[in-house]
Amino acid sequence: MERDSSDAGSMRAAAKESAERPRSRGEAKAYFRAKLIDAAIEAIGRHGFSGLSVSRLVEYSGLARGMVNLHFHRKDQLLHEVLKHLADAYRASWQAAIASAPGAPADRLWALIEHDVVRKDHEDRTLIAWLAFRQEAITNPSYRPLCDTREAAFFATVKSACADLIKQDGYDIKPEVAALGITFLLEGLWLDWALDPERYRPKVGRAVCEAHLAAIFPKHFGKSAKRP
Amino acid sequence: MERDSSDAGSMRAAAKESAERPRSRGEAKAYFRAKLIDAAIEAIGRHGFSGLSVSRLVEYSGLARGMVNLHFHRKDQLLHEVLKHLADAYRASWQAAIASAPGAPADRLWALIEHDVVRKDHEDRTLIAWLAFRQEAITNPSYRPLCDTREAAFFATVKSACADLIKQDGYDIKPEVAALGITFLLEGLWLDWALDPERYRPKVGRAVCEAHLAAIFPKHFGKSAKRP
DNA sequence: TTGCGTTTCATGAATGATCGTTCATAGAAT
DNA sequence: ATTCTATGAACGATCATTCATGAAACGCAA
Repeated sequence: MERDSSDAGSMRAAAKESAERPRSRGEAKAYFRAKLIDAAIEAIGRHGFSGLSVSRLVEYSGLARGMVNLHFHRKDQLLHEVLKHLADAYRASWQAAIASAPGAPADRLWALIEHDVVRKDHEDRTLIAWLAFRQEAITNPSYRPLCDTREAAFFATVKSACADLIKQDGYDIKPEVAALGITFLLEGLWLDWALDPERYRPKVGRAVCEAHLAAIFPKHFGKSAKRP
Repeated sequence: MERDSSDAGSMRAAAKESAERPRSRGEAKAYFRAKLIDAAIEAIGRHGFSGLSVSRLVEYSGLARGMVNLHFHRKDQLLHEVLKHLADAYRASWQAAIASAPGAPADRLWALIEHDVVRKDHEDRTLIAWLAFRQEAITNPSYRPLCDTREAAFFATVKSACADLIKQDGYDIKPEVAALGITFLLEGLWLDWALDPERYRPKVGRAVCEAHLAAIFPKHFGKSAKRP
């Protein structure tokens, strides 16, 4: 039923044993919570959502068995905070990508896409865990608000950028439809990456998105309008 | 950790108790195997991949506990045959959709997309289970060949249709890229549907795909070329 | 066809492993 | 001295799987 328990434990433990455990009570709490959340992401990334057990958390975190319930009361709550952690990290990441782009809507849109395509600064396990939560949200709605395909903040940003472009050049498409298209495309891209990271080529991912944008918003992303 | 056990058992059992159990040995075998596979799809659709236990199979199938191991040796093998069942059903379904469309590549392509958008003849649980396997394939590669985003038969069909269109009208896009775009789009569409079936509107899904195609292959799917 | 020995199937109680959680205890920070 | 933290053995529940038992379908002789 379950393959690949392998090395894991000791290896990861050694790799993460860098920072010394804080001595003061307040800092220790944050330190341990973070360590458990990291361990959870690692475990989900390696073994899937169903492969996350308390024993695995112990294995990957190097902490004692009771820590999960001490710091999160129940495993269920740890999971919700893991998701929150992932959602926050992802939001901060794409918002930073947008912020560093020039103000034009086309540039913002492209920055968003480039951010998702190259996945720089993102650990692999993170996206896999993120996708695992998204899948779990199908049968456990309590996860939905944070990892919906149409999660409010992200979708609103894409949609408003699309609306700006449409208003600028009178494209014949509704902002909602344009935004959904882009979102779905990125969704498929992630999944494709996760299923086989070796196979994935940022260049191809970028080409797919570029083709889509160039086709939908030719005046902004077409051959004439050169991209950085 | 786990919500919604509710009615399920009795209700489903009553609903499925239509066909009488065959008396001959050969037919009985097929009958029970099918019943277990159905129960597995139902269970995964309701509770997710991790929610599929032998107890759940017993609950949904109404069969005895030993049946899983009698007919499939191990739960693991049942799962692989469930996936095979889903893959076969999906392939048969989209191939039928293509077969009933006129021979032109644009028509074949649209038939494929319309098929995925409206999801007629597809039970909800089926797609959810299918997505669950796809997610599971990320951490369990043995599932990958059958439910890859770029599964050979499907992707090749899309790609060749794209190649035909490109050759016909000299579009400036590679078949591979065009096919990936369409595939990713459908992938995102499915996930969006699964996350909230109530919210999903075939009309919107269709509009998203139509916009993409019209933009990429304007001569075939643009405003001038009317769709059925 | 009927009767009968053989073979195969269906059942569910029992098993050991693992699940998430609890809690008495020892230790450290305040 | 007091309060909070960390530990891991122990617990009951549930997991997948096994297997002794009884029933049913089968092949064949009469």
